[in-house]
Amino acid sequence: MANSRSGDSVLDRLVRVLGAFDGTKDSLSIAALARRADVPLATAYRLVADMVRHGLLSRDANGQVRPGLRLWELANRSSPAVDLRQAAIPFMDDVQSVVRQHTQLAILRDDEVLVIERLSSRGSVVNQAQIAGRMPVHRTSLGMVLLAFSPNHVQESYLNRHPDAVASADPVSFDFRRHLAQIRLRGYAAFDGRVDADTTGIAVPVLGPHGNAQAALGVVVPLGFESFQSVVPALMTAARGIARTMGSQPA
Amino acid sequence: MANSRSGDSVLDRLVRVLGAFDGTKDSLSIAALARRADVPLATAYRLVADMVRHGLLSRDANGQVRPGLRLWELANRSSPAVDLRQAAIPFMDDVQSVVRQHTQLAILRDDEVLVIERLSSRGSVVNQAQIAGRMPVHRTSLGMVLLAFSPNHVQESYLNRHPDAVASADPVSFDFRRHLAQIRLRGYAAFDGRVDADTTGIAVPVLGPHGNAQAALGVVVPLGFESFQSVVPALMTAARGIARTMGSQPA
DNA sequence: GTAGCCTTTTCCATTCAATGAGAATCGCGG
DNA sequence: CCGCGATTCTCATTGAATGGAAAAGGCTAC
Repeated sequence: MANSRSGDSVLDRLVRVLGAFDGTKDSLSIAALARRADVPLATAYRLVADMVRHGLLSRDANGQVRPGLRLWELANRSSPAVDLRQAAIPFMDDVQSVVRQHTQLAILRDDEVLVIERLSSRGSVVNQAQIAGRMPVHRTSLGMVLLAFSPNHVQESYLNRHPDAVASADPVSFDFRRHLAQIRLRGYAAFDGRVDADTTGIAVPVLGPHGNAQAALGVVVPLGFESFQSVVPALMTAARGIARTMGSQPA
Repeated sequence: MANSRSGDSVLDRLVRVLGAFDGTKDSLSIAALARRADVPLATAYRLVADMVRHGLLSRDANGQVRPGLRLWELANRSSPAVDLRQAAIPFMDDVQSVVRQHTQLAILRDDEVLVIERLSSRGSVVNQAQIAGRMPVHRTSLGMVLLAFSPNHVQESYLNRHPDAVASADPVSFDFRRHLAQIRLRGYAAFDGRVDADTTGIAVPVLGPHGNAQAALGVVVPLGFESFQSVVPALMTAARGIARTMGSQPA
C-alpha cells in the first residue's frame, strides 16, 4: 500500500483526470495524464481506456488523449452555464454590433472568474479570455465587478483567502474594500492594462434577484479607446436585458 | 443478485446518468433519473450525491438534479467540438451578417446530426436545432449533406441501419442513393418544410482532407425566401474558410 | 547496433469501495 | 389522519477495481 492517494473513489479520479486538461495543453499522453491527475499509471491506463470507450475522452492518431465529443455533448445539453449563455447571447450580440470589440460574459466560481461566453471582434486587440477558461478576480474588470456586487461574506472570504491579491493591487497601498465600494457605487469597473498591457477592460454586473451579480458582462477595448464613455451605457442596457431574460426563465 | 443490469461499472452508470438528460427535461428527480438510467435507486442516490460533490451534477432548490457547472467547464476547455466551433465562428458570423437568418454548424455522430453551434437571427423563423442537440439525418439538409459527402461505406451502413428513413422519404418511391449523388454533384442540399412546415434548410459541406465532410454548415430560412440563390455561394465561401482554418490547426 | 529513457500495455493476487435490498423518514395531497 | 411516492440511511456481502511489477514498444543519440 502506502500509495500516493489511497481512498479516493473512481469519481475522484475521473474528475482529476478531466481536470488535468487545464487549457495549457489540449492533449496529453497517458503517462503525463497519470502524473498530473496523481493517479497510479496502471489505473490511469485502465480509466482512460474505459473513458474512451464511453466517449468521455478520445485518442488522436499519436495516442494522445483529449476530452471527447460525448462529454461535450452531455455537458452542453443542459447546465446552468448553458441557460446563462442562451439568455445572454442576443444581448451580447447587440453590444458587439454597437461597440465592435470583444464582448464577454463571466461568472464567479471558486474565487476565480469563469468565462461563459465571448464574442470576438476581428481585427481588434488580442483577447486573453477563453471560453470555459479562468482568470484571476483581482486582475480583471469582470472579476472586480463580480466581487463588488457579491454579498459581503463572499467578499470577506475572498479577501481572507487571497491576501496576496490585495497586496499586489495596482497602487500598492490602496484600500481594496474601498475600491470595491467605489465600483458598486459607479456600477461598473474599468481597468487599464491589467490583463494585457495594451487593453482596457470594462465590465458591468448582471444583477440577480437579490441585487447581487449573477454574472458580469464586459468588453475588452484598445487602450485609449475613443468612445469609452458610450460603452458603459451599452453594457448596462444589455446587462439589464440579460437579467430580465434570466428572471423570466427561473432555475 | 439478479438485478436489472449486473456487470456494469461505475463509468457505465455515470454515463447513463448524464445521458438521461436528453434535452426533453433539463432537471430530474433522483427517482426519475434512476429509472431513466436503469440504475438501482439506492445506487443512483449515492452516485448523484458523489457527482454533485464533484460538480458534475447540481441540485436546485427543489432537490431536482441537473448537469453541473464543473462538467460544462471541463467539457468546454478542450474537445473536438470546441476546436471546430472556434474555427467556424468567425465564418458563421460572416454568413449571419449577410444572410440574416439562423446559421448552424453540425457533424455526423452515431447516424444522427449533432449540432455544434448555431447563431440565431432575431425575428426570423423558429429554429428547432439546439446546441448539442441531435436531429435525424434524413430530415435535415445538414444531415443529408453530411451523408452525401461521407465515404461510401458510411452511407451504406447508414442505409442498412435505417431502411425506414429511406422509405419515409418525401417522394415515396425516389431513390435515396441517387438523391445523395445529386447533392454531392450540386454541392449543397436544400429541403422545404421537413423539420418545420414553414422553413427551408440549406446546407453545404465543410470538406476535410480526404474530400469528405467533416462538418456541415447551413441556414434555416422562411419558406419561399427571396434571395435563396445568393445563400449557397455565401455558405460555400464560409465553408471553405472553415475548412482552411481547420487544416492549419490539425488535430 | 545498442544503450538509455520514457511510454504503453498486460498480468494477477489482494482488498476495499461499491453494491442494493430493505427500512426509516420526509412531504405532499386528499 | 392516511396513503403514496420520493428521499435518505444502514449494513452485510462481494466482485470489481486496484496498483506494483515487469514485459513490450518507441524514440533519440552515440
